[in-house]
Amino acid sequence: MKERPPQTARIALNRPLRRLFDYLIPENLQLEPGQRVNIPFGRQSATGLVVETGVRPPNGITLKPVHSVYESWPALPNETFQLLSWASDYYQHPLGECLFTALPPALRRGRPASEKQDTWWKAAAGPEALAGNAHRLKALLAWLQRHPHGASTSSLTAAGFTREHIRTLQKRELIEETEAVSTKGEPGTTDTISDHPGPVLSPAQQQAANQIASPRDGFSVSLLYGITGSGKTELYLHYLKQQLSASAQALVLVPEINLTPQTVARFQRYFGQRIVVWHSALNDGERLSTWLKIRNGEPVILIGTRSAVLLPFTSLQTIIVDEEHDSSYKQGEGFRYSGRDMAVYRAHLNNCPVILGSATPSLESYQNALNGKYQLIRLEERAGNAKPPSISLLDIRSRPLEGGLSRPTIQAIEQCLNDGQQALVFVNRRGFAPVMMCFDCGHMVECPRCDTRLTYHRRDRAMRCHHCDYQTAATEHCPKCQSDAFKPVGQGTERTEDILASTFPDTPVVRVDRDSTQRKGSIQGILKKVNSGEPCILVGTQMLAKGHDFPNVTLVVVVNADGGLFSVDFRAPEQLIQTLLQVSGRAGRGEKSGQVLVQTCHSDHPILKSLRQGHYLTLADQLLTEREAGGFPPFRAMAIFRAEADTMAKSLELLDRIKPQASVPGIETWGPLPAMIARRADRHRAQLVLCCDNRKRLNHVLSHLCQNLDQQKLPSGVKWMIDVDPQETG
DNA sequence: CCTTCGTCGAAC
DNA sequence: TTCGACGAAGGA
Repeated sequence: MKERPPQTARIALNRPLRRLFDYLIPENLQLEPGQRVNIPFGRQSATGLVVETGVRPPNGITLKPVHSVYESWPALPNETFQLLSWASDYYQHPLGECLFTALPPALRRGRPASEKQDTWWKAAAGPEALAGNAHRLKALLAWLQRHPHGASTSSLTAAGFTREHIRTLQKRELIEETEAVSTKGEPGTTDTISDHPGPVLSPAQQQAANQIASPRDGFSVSLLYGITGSGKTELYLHYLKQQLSASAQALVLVPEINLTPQTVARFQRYFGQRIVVWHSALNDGERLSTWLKIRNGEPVILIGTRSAVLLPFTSLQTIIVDEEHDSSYKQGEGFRYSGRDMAVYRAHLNNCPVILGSATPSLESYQNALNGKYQLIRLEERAGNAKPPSISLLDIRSRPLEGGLSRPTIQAIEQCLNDGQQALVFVNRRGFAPVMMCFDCGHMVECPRCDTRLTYHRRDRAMRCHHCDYQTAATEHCPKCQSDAFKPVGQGTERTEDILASTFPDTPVVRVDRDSTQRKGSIQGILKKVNSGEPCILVGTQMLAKGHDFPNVTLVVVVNADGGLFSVDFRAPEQLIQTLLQVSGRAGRGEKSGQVLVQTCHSDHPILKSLRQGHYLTLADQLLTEREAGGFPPFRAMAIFRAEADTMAKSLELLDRIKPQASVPGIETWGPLPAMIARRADRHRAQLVLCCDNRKRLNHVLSHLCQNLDQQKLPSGVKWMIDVDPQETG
């Protein structure tokens, strides 16, 4: 008998290494790509993912054998594996780290791919069995007495009891384990598929719905341009109701901020338990459980943020990307992928349709629609009786301002409140004021670790850096010269809230930003209050502009629109228009028509002038012309080489070294230049921008650069990273 | 002379 | 990334 050559496997690890490691497969194991294995690595053992089998290992290395295999099935099914391999190459990020981002934390750490079972408890005695003031323990026993079938550990902890409470009672034999009461139906069936019929569409919506491709027709990209208030969500619901097979999976991507209980409830009304969510607030157990559902092919409709596109779907039939222009789809660090772009590639791999929806489509997607790669579907009528809001510019150059608000603005708010309606005031910065300045010595309080000013948070009497975690107590006097002419400069949400509260003492003023929603735990209460319909004023940041429905808001005020007008970032005009139109879209969603007041010092600026017409695609056409003239995306591919070190000289030096290697025909380089915020958390950052007509060529050059850099040794403390299709050029 | 801290290179 | 090896700096 001939001896077979030893079987080998190439394995990826969750390490920032642009290389894989080869292992021997023991006789009794069968391995295929995507499988999760335990391997010896250096002195430790690690979790790895099989990339390839039957490889010929490099010479001069003695292979170690794989320790064990976690599952007999691949943790990453073929299509998910391919998606991530593609992304690793496209975004120039190490394959191992890419693959591992598709595993829930528990599986990354080598835990078993099964849910921890929840222990069930029943009372063995009543609360009277406990003496004295053991209130919580008594309450727990009382709770269990009210649940004669018992309750699970997780339901008890959710009710505010701790594992310690449970353990104590178990030790005293006052509670005992019991059989779990299954709340689920038969395995394999989805519990309660709601038989709610789909939503009733308006003629305009119906017409748009008719244009959306069916899953039966394979891969296609539909760009759904639906103005704010046109009812895109109803269209999605209708589409899923009509087109999604009972046994298939669907993915609905939403921006971070949009995954509110309202959104989910709306989907649940039509699809009941079939709706499953995925977002950053899930804990490890929830992540594992949802991941397993998807991996097992349960026919769920998953609503999730960016990373949901990496889940191991096995019977995905369609993808929807809502608010596809939203910049939160692009990951800003580490594996810098775009959830939207990966969704399109995933649909392609899967030969299924993807719908990109937005009232303000990204120029990338719009250009793809213009050149025929995507199908453009227009929905330019507001649902119900709602009319589009009227936008007016208010030049504040020579007007006195009170807390950033002009006289006419205050009058408009007053009028709105007198009419019994609600107003929304949009301010682009949180905190009280973005700068504290001394009017005697000119000193401005800066972050000691970044090249930024500290933001004054009056509520917390704190000075905070919005770019690192630095914070100090606020002072009354100038920290440099002790003068008391030390004053806030500029507008933040807190300050606007204050001025409105004192101007309109009888009207509730509600602030919505990261600070206020974090503290109150949830935006829920705020929305409830606002949706009750009584007159009130909402003050807030971007958060307000994203997706929430405020049917009683008829006036929207933009306190200052000028931030994005003269920015060096080539995306700034696009983002300005998108934000302004999105926030404008909050006005007049109900019966009453809406009004938008934009305060600006540049009312003659062409962007703002054309904004008044309010037609996004016309504006997008103009912006595309500018992008083409400047050689910017989407007309050329762009990537940024970023470097950071303990000195700027080191960062610039590294990029200077890279530049000649990148300067090949067809590639244009800009820089190296210090980043917009040159120092952040004591790291000095610089960047080199690469542009190329040909995406493939750019990708090849980047690959070569990476390979070279991996071999060279760099001065200590210098780090480099690549950002493909950067969202922020600063 | 020994401990501590930082830097460097390997990991299959 | 994570670990150990190695060498310089610092203490009693």
